[in-house]
Amino acid sequence: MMNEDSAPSDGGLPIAAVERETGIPKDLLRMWERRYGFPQPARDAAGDRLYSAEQVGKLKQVRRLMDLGFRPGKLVGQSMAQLEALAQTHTPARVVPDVCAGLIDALSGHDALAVRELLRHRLFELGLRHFVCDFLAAANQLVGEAWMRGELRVHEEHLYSEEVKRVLRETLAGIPAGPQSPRVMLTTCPGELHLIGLLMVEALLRLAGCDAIAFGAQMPLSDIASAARKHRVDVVVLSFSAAYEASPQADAALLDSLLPDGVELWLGGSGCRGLKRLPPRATLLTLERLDACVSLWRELHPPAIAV
Amino acid sequence: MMNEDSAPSDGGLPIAAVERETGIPKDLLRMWERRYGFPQPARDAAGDRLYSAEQVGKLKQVRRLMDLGFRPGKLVGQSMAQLEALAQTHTPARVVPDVCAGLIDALSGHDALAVRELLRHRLFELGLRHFVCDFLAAANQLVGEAWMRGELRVHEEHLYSEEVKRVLRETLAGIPAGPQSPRVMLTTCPGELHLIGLLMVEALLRLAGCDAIAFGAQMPLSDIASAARKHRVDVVVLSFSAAYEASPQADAALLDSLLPDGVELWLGGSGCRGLKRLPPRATLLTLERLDACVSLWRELHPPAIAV
DNA sequence: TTTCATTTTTGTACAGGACAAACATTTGAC
DNA sequence: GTCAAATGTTTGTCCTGTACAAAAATGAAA
Repeated sequence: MMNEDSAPSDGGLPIAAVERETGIPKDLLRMWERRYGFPQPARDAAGDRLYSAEQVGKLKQVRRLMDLGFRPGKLVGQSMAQLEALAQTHTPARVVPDVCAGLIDALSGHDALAVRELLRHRLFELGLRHFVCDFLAAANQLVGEAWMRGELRVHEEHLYSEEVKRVLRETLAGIPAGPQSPRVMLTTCPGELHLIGLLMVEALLRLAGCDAIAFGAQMPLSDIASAARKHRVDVVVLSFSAAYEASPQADAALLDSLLPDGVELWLGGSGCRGLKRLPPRATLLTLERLDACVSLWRELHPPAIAV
Repeated sequence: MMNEDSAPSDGGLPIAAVERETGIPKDLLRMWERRYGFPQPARDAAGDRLYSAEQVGKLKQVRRLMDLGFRPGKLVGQSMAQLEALAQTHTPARVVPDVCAGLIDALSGHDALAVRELLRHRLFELGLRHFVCDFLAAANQLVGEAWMRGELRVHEEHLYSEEVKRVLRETLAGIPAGPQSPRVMLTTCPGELHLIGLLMVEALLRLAGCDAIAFGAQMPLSDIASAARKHRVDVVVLSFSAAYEASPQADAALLDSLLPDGVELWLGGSGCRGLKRLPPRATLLTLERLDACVSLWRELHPPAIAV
């Protein structure tokens, strides 16, 4: 165990380590070797596979491209350079916004304090709304892409999200949930662990004076429905990251049948870009559109005279 | 995927689901079946294994006992009742502390607000120190055990930790890092995602007036060392949960060689209970002992007159 | 265009054999 | 009697090769 982790300097990584590194199951690694001839790892004295760093790198690249929709059969045959070119082509060549300058550096320096200070500085400079809509939106994408490209490691991506959550939470603690309608409940579906998007929406809703109630992540759909009923919310906000495994579509459809009448469903996050055939009560949310959504809701639901 | 998770009502769980549920690798499940005759799952039309709920339950119980040091050969032959008796004997028969009353109920009700309010109420009632040392310590163990026993589901356990983190962070935001020595840096090793323990220690350190710097989770050891140097910390605190896969022992040994002279290493969390042969600079930390550790450090390091 | 059926690709499961690391036990020296 | 080395067992992981079903692509018909 020690050997495996601390001495990748030797011949190579055993198959279990490669599974952890790349997320590709052992069985599948062996299958690819037989079917495509790649990877073709060296063997140790006992005949066990030892994957070289290059092979692991290519495997990671292949997996990244598979996440983009490519099939393995088309990928494994290509050289690393070709794969990188492919990745280039299919990664929207975005200009790094000025606001994000220094972020990647701070992250790869593993300096939590520097990251936090950078975030706080931007927050102070831009104000909460622009911090969320301009800075964080760009930064999330930047970090996500860097991670996909293999330029950031897990713990660096983790550092980013931890610090963003920390700063957002600290800030939110200072803005109490407003008394105004609509009353909004925020959560994610089971399997969806990413909370940043949710916190961003929460911040904007608070700024708009809404009565935003943040539930944690991963609520079973039936519980979302019952909580919506119990807390008499007007809107349920769900966030789906790009990494969400299940189908936001299916979740929306199921929730549609579970939620009480009159409750709206707002779906946000990169995981539900381009969704179609949503139930009528569901709306796609973007950060830009959020204020408009709230205004629209208020127009359609004028405060009752009595009550 | 959907089927697998949402319809455990049918014949049983496939082997991959059992691996996830129990943490026992597929290969090992098949090996046990061959060697010990347990578990002997049913088969579906295609000949694939389908494990019954009872089998999965027994597997979980076996794994729990293995974590306590038993060997599988002695366990698999026994009946569930015998296993439970064994577990009883070797689980310090803890009474559910009064402070934790209602927590499990709130969690299984999936009511994030109720959980949060319960936590806040306890925090207010007990004060931060007792909240951390008495309530959270007990609650963590309670939740951990309930999860091991299969009484809580992933998202319920997740709800707990999210809410605890939220409350602790909100509270910590109100207590700035003290100016006093020692200057302490908090983090976890790569692979260790659990942050609650770290936040608890951070809270106690802040109360003691220490200059506690919380880094996020998962710092590579070499980065810990360089950050310690850069920030001139006096003490590095590492937290290991019981779920930590690698060896805290090895981590400590490696860090020992990397850290600058004079920097102490405090190790805490259930993952390092009963560690032996630690390097001399390493100390085992418990919540109870923390204040004593700080005082001891201060005695041994009287503030310099100049500087 | 959309919808359905067919073929290809891809992932996961199986069996049974081998071996080495972890653990337990015995033996021998001090 | 205590410690340490040698021996024997138990246990986990990896190997080969095969089979099959779910998913994706393709092509035909509406």
